[in-house]
Amino acid sequence: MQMLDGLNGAQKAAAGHLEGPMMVVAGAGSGKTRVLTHRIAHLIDQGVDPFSILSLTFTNKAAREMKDRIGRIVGGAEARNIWMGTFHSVFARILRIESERINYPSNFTIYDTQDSRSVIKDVIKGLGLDDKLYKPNSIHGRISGAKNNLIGAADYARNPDIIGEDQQAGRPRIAEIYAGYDARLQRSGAMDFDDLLFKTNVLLRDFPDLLHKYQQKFAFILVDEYQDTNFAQYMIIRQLGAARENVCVVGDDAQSIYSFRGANIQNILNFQRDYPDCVVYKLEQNYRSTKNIVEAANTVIAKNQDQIQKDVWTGNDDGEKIDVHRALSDNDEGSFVADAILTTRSRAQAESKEFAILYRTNAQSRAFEEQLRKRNVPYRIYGGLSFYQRKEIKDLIAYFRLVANPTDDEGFKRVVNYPARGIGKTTMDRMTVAAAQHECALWDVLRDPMRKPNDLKGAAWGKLQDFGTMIEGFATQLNTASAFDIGHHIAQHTGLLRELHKDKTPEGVARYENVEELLAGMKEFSEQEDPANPDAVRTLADFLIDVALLTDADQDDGDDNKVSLMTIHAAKGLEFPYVYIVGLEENLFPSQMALNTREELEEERRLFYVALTRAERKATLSYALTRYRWGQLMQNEPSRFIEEVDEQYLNLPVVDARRSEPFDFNSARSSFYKPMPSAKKSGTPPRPGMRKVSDAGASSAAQVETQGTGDRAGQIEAGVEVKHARFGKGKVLKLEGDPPNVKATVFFPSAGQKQLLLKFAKLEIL
DNA sequence: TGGAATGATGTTTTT
DNA sequence: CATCATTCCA
Repeated sequence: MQMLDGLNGAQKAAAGHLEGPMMVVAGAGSGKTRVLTHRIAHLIDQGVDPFSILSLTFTNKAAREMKDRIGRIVGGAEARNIWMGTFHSVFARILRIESERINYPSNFTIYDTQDSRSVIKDVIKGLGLDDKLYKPNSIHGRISGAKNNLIGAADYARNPDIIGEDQQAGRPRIAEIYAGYDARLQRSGAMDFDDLLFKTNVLLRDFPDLLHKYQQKFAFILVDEYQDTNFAQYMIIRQLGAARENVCVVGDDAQSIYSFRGANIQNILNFQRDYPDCVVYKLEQNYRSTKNIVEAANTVIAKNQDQIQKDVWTGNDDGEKIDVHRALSDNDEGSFVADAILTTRSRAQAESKEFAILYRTNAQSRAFEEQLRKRNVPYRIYGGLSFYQRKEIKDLIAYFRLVANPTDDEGFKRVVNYPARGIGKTTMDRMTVAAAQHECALWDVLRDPMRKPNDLKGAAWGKLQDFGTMIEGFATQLNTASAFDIGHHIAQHTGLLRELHKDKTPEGVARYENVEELLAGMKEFSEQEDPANPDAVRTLADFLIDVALLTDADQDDGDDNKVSLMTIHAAKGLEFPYVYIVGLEENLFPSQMALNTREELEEERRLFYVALTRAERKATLSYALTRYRWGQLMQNEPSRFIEEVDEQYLNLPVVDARRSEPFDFNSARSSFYKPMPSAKKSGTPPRPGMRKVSDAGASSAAQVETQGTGDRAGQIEAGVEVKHARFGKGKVLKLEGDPPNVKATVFFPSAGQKQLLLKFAKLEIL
């Protein structure tokens, strides 16, 4: 049993489990990845064919790391053959093989969120609906939610509950948009992210021979981060696992943080119901963090109602208490953290890569970025706009997509006139109309003389034909050339490289270099072999599947010694010796959007739990009293989560947030800390975070001039003298409306009477 | 047709 | 404040 050496009792039992359903409930830092890797290694050691093991992870990076680790135990050749990846990437691959069953080309395009939104926008316009009411963003969310619950467009339209909800919301025609959107995707030979799961389910549901085939193929199934699977994913597992029941899921309900994406903790409970024989293993010993951190995290998560009882403990040292720091502003917070990293780095002889700064929203990264740069501390930001989202990269990839699948309308629109080749808006409008008329892709209009719009004149039509011929020319090498060869050829012959080269500004040069980097990545890709198909050339179409599902976190960080900046969501599964959890303010963390129900708040709390348990040696919490948001200065109260940590684990700030002026934690707290309504949204929830005028006193709060956000409307009232950037001094006559849409009528001697929305007008109180 | 200037609009988290 | 989209002008 050497495969199981070095594991503790519980880990060994779980990793040694051979056949039959099993579930591992694993506390943070308890070595669940170790269990997974050792179990797979053990299976292979016992003679299981790696090709018959399906292992699903949450990120590509996790898959890669796990493969590496298994490779180190059983050898790379074996490890390479495991079907290991994210749900999306594994099933995209399978969909490609089986695509003709559902009337898709095997080179179907995977639309990203932007593409989806753009299609939805078009459909809304096409139906003559108001995009103020039917906001593409939220419609997309609605459709995505439906797909994640395996509700197709037709089901959606005939589901009385859903239709009722939509009518209630005054948006009865979402079902039509959904249908139109799906039709457009089909026409373009495209799938969105959710389709990768949805269509896989269709495949397994409608084609018993396929279901049988994959049930036989995947004799062993393992799922990591099971608490974050949604219904569509749950059903795939259930279907594939039904024949042999060799299903192993690993997860921690306390770390479920993706319910906004349809993840459902219920899946853990369902699992036990579906497989009554399932053996449950609990991993409760934490090897990662100090006793202080583990116990602090425990006290916080204990406040959640929904949870599986667990007793996470550690044999590690007590370690240092958790520092809490109060900053005056977001920039101040940035310099505090940067300074603290500098100090710790020299005092504890730590390296930059041992530090992480974790925040709730990507937008918070800036202050830290600036301050770290100032101090020459190397850092890397994860998330935000990734490499693959940059314009120049997306442009080139759009060409690739079009070559692989010319009916990809979004790709077509993106590059038909870039670099400029005189195909303008009017021309494209006419093309679009023709495509809608014939219910076909733009490309089909282009290549079928019967569909040529009458109003397209010779010159414009000629240019379009040239474009089409060029794309077709590239396509001839699609299946023979390597991804790199054809990619390089395309970059050159479309004039894209030349276009970028013209720009000599630093940004322009960077763009050129980015494209070079993409091509270098393609070269590397082309040289690796595909385990499922070792002799085949790795084509552009192969590359596209990978690239569509790659995220920023997947870019290899090499052995870079840098401070990591990322959202807490992105930090899931990672660990760092020193962790700074920043922006711990009411309305930011917990997010303002998550204060409506107990369930939402509990998810925020789990998020905080995840953040805290990333830390190995030392955690630091910080919050800022003021922060720019939407370009406006906002005042904040410290997050309730700080208070939820038992005080014995904390080093409160030197200026004690709980005792001293100007900030009295307790009294501030009691004034706004309201019990949570347990369900249902209640119109506009009472706004927490408002400081009572009486305890503002003459101290810090007053010097932060209100910038006239609705939130601060309490201070602006009738009779007050104010100053406006453009109109100068004036006097408030009256206020009306509810926050955040308070409207003020103000008389300005210089400009007369004006009506201003406090949200927008920057009024300074005099 | 293309580019620059101006105005609306939006921030949670991600495959 | 930033990005995006639309509009306006050459």
